[in-house]
This record gives sequence, C-alpha cells and structure tokens, in this order.
Amino acid sequence: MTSPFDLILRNVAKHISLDEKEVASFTTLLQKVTVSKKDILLRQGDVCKYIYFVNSGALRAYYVDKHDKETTIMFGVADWWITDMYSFLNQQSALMNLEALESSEVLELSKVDLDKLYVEVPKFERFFRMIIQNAYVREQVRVIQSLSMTAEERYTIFIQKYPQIVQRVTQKQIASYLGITPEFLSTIRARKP
Amino acid sequence: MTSPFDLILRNVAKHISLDEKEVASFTTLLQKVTVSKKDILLRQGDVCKYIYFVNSGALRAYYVDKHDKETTIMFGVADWWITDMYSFLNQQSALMNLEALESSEVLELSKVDLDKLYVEVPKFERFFRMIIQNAYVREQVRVIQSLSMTAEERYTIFIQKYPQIVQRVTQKQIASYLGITPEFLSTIRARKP
DNA sequence: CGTCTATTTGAATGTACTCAAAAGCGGTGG
DNA sequence: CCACCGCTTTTGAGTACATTCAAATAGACG
Repeated sequence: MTSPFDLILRNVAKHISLDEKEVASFTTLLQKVTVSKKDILLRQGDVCKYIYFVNSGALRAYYVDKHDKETTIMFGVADWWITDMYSFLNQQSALMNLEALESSEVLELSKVDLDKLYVEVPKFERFFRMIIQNAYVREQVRVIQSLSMTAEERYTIFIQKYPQIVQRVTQKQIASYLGITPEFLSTIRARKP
Repeated sequence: MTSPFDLILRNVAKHISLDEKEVASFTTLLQKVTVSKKDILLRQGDVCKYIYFVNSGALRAYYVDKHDKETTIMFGVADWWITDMYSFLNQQSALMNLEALESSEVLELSKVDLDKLYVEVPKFERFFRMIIQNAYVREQVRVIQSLSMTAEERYTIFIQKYPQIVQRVTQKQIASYLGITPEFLSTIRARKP
C-alpha cells in the first residue's frame, strides 16, 4: 500500500484526475533517489536536469554571492516540489545550490521526460500551471514582505507560516532565508519572549 | 492591419500556434479598455476579475501597508501581462492596487472566460504556464536581489534591465519598487557619476 | 571526549530611515 | 502665456535598523 508514488499521486490529484494509464505514463518517468544529509543535488553554475518532489526529509535551495554570503531561496519538505526553475526551464547555468538538510527521499523527473509528458498527457500542462501559479504568488508575497517589513516582522510571520520547517532547520538557515545575519536573528529572538 | 489584437497575438505566438478558429475563440473573450492616467483598475481588498494585457501606456501594481507606505510590485508596459495573480486565481481580496501611470490601452480577459478558454483551447494551459513560469523566475531573482544586495546595487541592475520603464516612471515609484525611500534613492543617484 | 559548528553577546560601524526644508518641475486656470 | 499650486526631487541632520568583527558559550556528531 505504501509505494513511493502514493504521496505524489495524491499531490497530483489535488489539481487533475488521472486514469490508470495516465498514472502509469507518469510514474514510469519518476526516479526514486535517496540522499544523505549534506548531499548536493544541484550545484550553482551547473545545468539543472530535474525537478524534484520531496517524499520525505528536507532540502534547501540557496544562492551564494561573490562575497560567499548565502541566501536561502526556499526549503522543501515532504509533499513539496523543488528545483531551480530558471535553470530547469532554460537549461542554463543554475542560480542556486540544492542540498539535503537531512537524509531524504525524492522523486526526480527530468526535463526531457516532463516535456514528453506534456505531449502524452496534456493535463500535466494544467497541473504544473497550478503548481507554478501558487509558487509565483508565494514569491510575490515574499517580495512584498522583504521590501516593506522589518526583519523582526518577517521572522514572526515565518515561524507562524512554516512551523514544520522551523523545527528542522538551523537558525543560521532561517536567517539566510530572511536575508539577515545569524547574529541579528539571535538578538531578535532574545528580545521577543 | 493594426487591430487591437496584433500585439497580443504576436505575444501568444511566441509560445503556441493557433489556427484561425482558435484565434477567434481567443479574441472574442478580450475586451479593449482605455484608461486615463491615475485610473484605478483594481483596488486592494476588492476581488480581481481580470488579467490584463497592455497594448500601450504603462501600469503599476502596488501594495499599501498599514502605515500607508507603498511598495511597487511590478510595472506593466506594452506587451506585458499584469494582474493580482493571487486574487485573480483564488477570487479572494486583492493584495495590491493596479493603476494607470499614463493614458493606456489594455485588453482584459476575465477569470470566467479564461477558465472557459482552457477547456475550449487547451493550448492556453501551456501558454499561461509559460507566462507564469517566467514571471515566477523573475520574482525569485528579485527575492534573491532584495535579500542579498544593497539598494545601490539593486538600483543599478534595475536601470540596466528596464531602461524603457525608467524613462516613464517617477523616482518615487522606482524607490518604492526597490523598497527604499525616495530621499534615499536621491542620495544614491547623487553619489553615482 | 574532542572537535567543529551554531548560537549568543557586545562594541563599533554602516546602511537606510525620518523629519524638515528648499528647490525643481509640470499641469492648469485665469 | 505665464503664474501659481501641488507634487517630486534634493539636501542635511539626527536616528534606527542591521552588519561586522570578536570572543565566549553551547550543542551536535563522530
């Protein structure tokens, strides 16, 4: 009953309905991959060949600038899709690194296979449109927040919105998601309770 | 030869090919609307019923916080799509205002009609997936920049990337896009060459 | 246990904001 | 057509938010 595809099929079913044949077309394209803590799934500058669906564990996408400063772009936990969308779509150099924060199980779907899937089962155009629409709205809200709120307000919202992530990642990583230094996050936390 | 649909059809043709019948199905759903400077197409808190394609002129989407501070979310000039995606998709209260910066001509496409169009001409699933993918990538890059760069660096990138917008909007609006005060933008500009 | 990294704390500094006031600019009406 | 009004832009002083650097403490992991 617990196949590695259970979670992803429920995820897909939130937006489109598939018959058995379509389920088969889809799942044959998925490759189950197990990664250990600190494993890198994608390196900044490389071309991103896969989009990943997280079955279990936790991933982090982050950007490293010329001063070696890290900015966390997103976290991925169970039931989330994650990739470097720019690199994946355009097959250009990746803007970000993708690493496992703990031992994780992911399903990878290659660009080539996804392009085939769009032709074979056009419903997936709709599915990924939905997924990306939601991701776009989240990023837009994040832009608004990062431009209009103080770090303290952004931290408060983050811990309310993503309690399941807070438990699993370090403060340093949260700080880099908020765009502040770990030292400053520490002082924010000190003056809260 | 210059119908109000020329530009939008060329925009669509970048991603999908339509036969004559499909062109007709599409264009009948589009309503040409002319707006004057300062007209509001969408008010924060209202439900956004349309997605807009800009034929000419310039629009601005902005968020106003509880302290009446404005943050510009995006500008829309000719050949751009613009809407409050969150409100449009979910038919919930809009996060942002949408106003004309100058007298402009837009084509509006309603949520209801777009949902019909997806059924009648499923290629549009692909088209809007493409449009939104690109918008998502742009927002992600903007998040990275707003979190990892100084205001001066962001300003330099903005004027390089969007010279056609710089010409048409005030510094106050650019400042609110960068998430800084107009006073500070002025000092940044003063110390450049 | 020892080592390595994360977190905390504090002092000095830099980036960006607030408030205020003056100067510039554009549209509008007389 | 020009004078005025309102808004934008500039400039400056004082302040707040957040960083850097340094050092001490606490945790995690082999």
